[in-house]
Amino acid sequence: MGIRERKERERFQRRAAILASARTAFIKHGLATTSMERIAKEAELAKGTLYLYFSSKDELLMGLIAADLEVLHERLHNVKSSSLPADRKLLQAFLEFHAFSRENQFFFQVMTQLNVAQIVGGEHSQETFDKFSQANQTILDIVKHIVQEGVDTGVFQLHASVHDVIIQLTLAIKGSIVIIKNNMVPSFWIRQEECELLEQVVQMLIRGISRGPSTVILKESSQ
Amino acid sequence: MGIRERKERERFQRRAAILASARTAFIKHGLATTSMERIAKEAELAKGTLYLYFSSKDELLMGLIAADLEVLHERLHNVKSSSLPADRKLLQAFLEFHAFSRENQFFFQVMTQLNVAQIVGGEHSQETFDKFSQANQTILDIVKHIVQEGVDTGVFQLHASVHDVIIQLTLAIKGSIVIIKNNMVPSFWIRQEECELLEQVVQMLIRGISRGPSTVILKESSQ
DNA sequence: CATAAGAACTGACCAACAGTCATCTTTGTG
DNA sequence: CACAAAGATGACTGTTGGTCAGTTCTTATG
Repeated sequence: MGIRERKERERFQRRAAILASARTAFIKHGLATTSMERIAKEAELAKGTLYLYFSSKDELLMGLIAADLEVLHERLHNVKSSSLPADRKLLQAFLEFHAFSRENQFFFQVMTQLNVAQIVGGEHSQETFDKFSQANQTILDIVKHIVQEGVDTGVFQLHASVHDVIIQLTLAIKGSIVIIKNNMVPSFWIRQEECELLEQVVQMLIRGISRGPSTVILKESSQ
Repeated sequence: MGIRERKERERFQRRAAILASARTAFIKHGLATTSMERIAKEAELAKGTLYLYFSSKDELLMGLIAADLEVLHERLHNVKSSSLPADRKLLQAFLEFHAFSRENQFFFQVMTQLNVAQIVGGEHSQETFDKFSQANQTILDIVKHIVQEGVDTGVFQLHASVHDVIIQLTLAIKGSIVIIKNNMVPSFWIRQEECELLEQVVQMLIRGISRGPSTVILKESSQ
């Protein structure tokens, strides 16, 4: 009989249900003020039960953003497959990244709570971390693909290896978003629309790897 | 008599002593695992006493990094006064920023714990926040000065107002450092030396605001 | 110097939280 | 049905940030 399979499926579903409840709880009460107890109540379970599915709060949080990452991955894949020139593609990819950060308010807040290195170290169910790691890698690969394309078509001219450059790009963008989303900077610094601000950061970076006096990006770029 | 003055001085000294003890405790036991109790013990005071000088742990942390910021400010001021061309100056300024981050390990870790907006909101002793805010502002002004100089001498060509651009620059660099210092990214992403990596991010950004095919920065830049 | 006013300090105490585990409940099997 | 295994529970533990009634030290005054 498929009892083993059914159990496995049920386990997976419950896991997903817990994540969904966690998300709901976070939206209701905010990230900082949502305890495991609250999440449990939202999921109509006891607190202890959560720990049968996640070895710690951190792992639960990571489970949340791992799921989000897969959504992002799909979106980026579409950008990659489009027929834009590489620099436009790259811009588009990072704008997608930013759009994603708007719809997943918690993603970048959770990120600040997580010490990735520490989670990798512990003997958590590898599953969660693998998924997270995998998603991260796939996304990076997409960026790499786009940059490589730009190099091949002569749009980009790099001053370091492709790998290094995409790490640098990703770091700068992710970092900017993290800072903004977590109010790590006096609010009066930020006079521009968040969206416009980030777009200009991306453009600055792209110009930094573009060959020649430049491309579409110098002109008005929105719309 | 100068009793009032002496009291005030003593109060200030004690405050400073607490901050020093906090720093020692953090270095001894790490940021995450240092409680107020520990700091108190290190300072040879009772926990309650700390709260006579800082309204919360957050404010104490902010006090720590506010002091650090003043050191940074001084260093940046030297760069500003140097006679380098603007792009080199800007590079130098951000490298100084990074060097600072190495010597003040906690600065960027503390930053992720602080919700600046929240601290501003509360009725904490305005003093701490003012100092923090002030230091931030001064630093920003230095960057502004350098960028403006670059514009005036034709080295830079901006695609937005000077104010917007310096915010963007600062955001990207600060963000990159925050991400690295807090392990917010799988460690195997980072293959480069941290220092080299950040330098290249900065260079990418600077190229992004530079006019023409470019300057010193394209060549080997260290040393 | 004696003493009162009050500033500075203390540590037992509280509430909130992540995480544990002995116990109970449900499910599958022979 | 009996009984074992898996699943779920919530009272409990240990730790933390923060409070506050009470103690000790400092200063002003008669």
